[in-house]
Amino acid sequence: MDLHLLLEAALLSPPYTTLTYALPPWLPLSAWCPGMRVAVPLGKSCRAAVVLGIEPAREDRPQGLKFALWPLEHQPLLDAGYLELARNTGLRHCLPPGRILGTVLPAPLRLIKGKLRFFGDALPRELALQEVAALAGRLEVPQNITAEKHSEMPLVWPAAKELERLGAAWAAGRGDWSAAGDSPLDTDIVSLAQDPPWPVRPRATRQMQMLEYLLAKGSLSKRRLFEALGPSSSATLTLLTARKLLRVERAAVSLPPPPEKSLGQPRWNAKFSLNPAQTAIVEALSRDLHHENAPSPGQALRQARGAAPRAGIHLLHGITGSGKTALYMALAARCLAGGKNVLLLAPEVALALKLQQDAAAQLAGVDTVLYHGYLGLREREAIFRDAATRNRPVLVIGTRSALFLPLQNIGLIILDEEHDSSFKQDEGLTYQAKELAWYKAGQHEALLLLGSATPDVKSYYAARQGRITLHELPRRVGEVSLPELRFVRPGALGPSGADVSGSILARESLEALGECARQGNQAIILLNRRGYAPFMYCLNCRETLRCPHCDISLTYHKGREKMLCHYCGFSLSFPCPCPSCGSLHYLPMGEGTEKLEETLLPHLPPNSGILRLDRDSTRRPGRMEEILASFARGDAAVLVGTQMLSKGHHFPNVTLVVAADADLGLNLPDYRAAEKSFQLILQAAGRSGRGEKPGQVIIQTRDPDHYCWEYVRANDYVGFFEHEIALREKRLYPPFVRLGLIRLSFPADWTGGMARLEAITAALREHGRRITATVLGPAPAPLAMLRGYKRFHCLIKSASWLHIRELYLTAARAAGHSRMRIALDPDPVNML
DNA sequence: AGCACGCCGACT
DNA sequence: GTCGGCGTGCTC
Repeated sequence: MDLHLLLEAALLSPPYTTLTYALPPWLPLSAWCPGMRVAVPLGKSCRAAVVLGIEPAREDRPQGLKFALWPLEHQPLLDAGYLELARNTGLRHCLPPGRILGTVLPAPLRLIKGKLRFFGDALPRELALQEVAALAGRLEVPQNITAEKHSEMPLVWPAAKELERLGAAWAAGRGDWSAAGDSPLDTDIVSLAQDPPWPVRPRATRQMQMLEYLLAKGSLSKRRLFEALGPSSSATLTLLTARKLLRVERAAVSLPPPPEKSLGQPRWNAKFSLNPAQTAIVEALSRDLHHENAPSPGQALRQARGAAPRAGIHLLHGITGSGKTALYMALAARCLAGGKNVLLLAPEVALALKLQQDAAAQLAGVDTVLYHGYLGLREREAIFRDAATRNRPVLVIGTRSALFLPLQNIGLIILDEEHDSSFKQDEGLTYQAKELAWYKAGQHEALLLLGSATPDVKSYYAARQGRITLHELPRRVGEVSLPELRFVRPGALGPSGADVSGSILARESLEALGECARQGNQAIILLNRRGYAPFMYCLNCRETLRCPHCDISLTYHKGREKMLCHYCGFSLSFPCPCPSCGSLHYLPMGEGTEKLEETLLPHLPPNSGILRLDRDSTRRPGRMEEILASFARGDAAVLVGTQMLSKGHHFPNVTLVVAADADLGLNLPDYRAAEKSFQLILQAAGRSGRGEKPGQVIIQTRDPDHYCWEYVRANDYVGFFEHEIALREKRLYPPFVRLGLIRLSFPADWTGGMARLEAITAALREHGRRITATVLGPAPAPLAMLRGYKRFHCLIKSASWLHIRELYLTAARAAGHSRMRIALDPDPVNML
């Protein structure tokens, strides 16, 4: 058999390695090309993979290669730039490109459930990949043909003939790949229709089990639900649906809106009026937007290979309410009018939705697509495919995952609220959307615009250094004054405090809230702890209830009558006997949003109403929008919520914002703690007094002398920046050093784990000494145990990413094929 | 992810 | 003694 050409394919499922296959004789060379998804055999299974390249066989080519089986499409899904992005991202994380592609492609594109279909005379209409593999297996001539094996040889020829016939049909366009998953099991999505507590008999365990499961996991396909709860749960589902506790909906595979007939240029509306400051910035940015010469693919690739991108990178520092959104829209409109695509990214889905509404109102005749991680699988797949092939310019609005759409011809990438830590994915593949956007803008020679009222210290530093162009919008649109700030000490103390009956809200805060409600205004309270109480303290044995898998306290959720682990989802029905002494008497300690709601109510005028917005109250799809809309209508005087509240939403009637525990962030083991607190509070303050009425902000802190508050008080971003950057330089933190976090974990029951950990870190320290990089740790991770795994961190400080990757590889080698899990997080944001 | 192998408990 | 549970390990 002639094997002149080899195919490099990146597996889209574990082990994610890049493997070499022989191009099969039954398909022409032209049927294969880089960026295409293909089916390859692996062991006894078939897998989806992406072709990275097709190369001539070298002399020392490995023997006994298998044939790649079949392409899964006729045109490649991904272009060269996209593959380059996957390779580069993999390199930074010391992961194979398949691992990157396997996480960023929508699930239906990376799994192979389906059939090959052929059309035309005398052909089998459908063929499973396993059958192709079986036919292909018979083509391979055994190395040593024994007498017994010889009898099998005649089979070779019919198999070859059959494959050739099918190959010819494929090459003639008379074949395709049809993915499975159109069964109602996959497309019917089950979700909750009512919040707990549900009107179900307490002994109806199957029903409770299903409801609880959906509450924990969110909406699921029927298949996933039945897999988890057994096929017999079908009857339960029917019952609960009939009682309107659950809803079953066909997953909307709504493709992006069909192109409108109105050709011509996209217009922007007349209400689109910018003030002189905004106009000046749009004009300045537009100059970078319109490259006269569109880059050739070759240029894009050269850029991708590491040359500094020559595209413009801009930072827009505009205070809350200064009209950044209108500016984004104007710029997007110009880019689209020039025939290029625009990516507009927000840190969270809710903000992306809001941007979409703004776009719908302000940009007429523009194709808009929303993309984020909470879309259904089929929907994601449809948008992904559409992005790869579309030619009409489109405005994509989404969260960080939208950067991985295979969109070509991008002219502009905007990251709104660029300081937000949600742009960093912090579990699984820990990528930083900002860096990716930077890289992608370089590839496409696109303009990158980072916008924020409180820019990331690193971004602002880059602007100071002249690596980014800085634009300022220092005034609010209209004549709205900035809110008045007050600092007070929180009310009830923590676990050691005596005053457990009181509220975390200080007397001043309670009075202000009452006054606010009496005047018919609205208030927002921020408390970043959901549930009723973060600790349950046993009055008999003085232990608190802990999660058996994560070893952290369980949070009491009063409404759900449950103790929950906020990290792994473990739950206990409450009340329950204390695991160490059997007692049933507990004292709830500390205060979450649920309890705050309860303790606040008596302090408000009658009929004031309190709404709560946190992950518990928003499990049901659409519930968050309901709550926000209800608050905007004025149904309640107070909205209590976690951080998800501090961003973006505009409520004209809000005149008071209370940050109930502003210290919470300051105590985190993170060099960015002060920066995060500063940003959070300034953002939250921006929620107050955006309408006609002046606003007020109360910050509850036990540490009012912290330098962070000084600048909050003066609303002085630049002052804060100067202070913070000086500290970072002195303490040698980014941007003055590169930081890499090696996450190590092993099953808690593995007795050899600690010894292996020691061996790995010894190797790390030894290597670190040689290349003068600092290796800190191993230290138990802030969550020392999670999901039954013991977790440790090693922090590396070094002048270069190269050294950090080298050190990681040393550690990975020392970990070997043991039960130790190891991963590199370059530039960690959230050390938890 | 998928598929096999291997080692333990409950059945004909 | 065999059936079948799922823990562990490998895949060009």
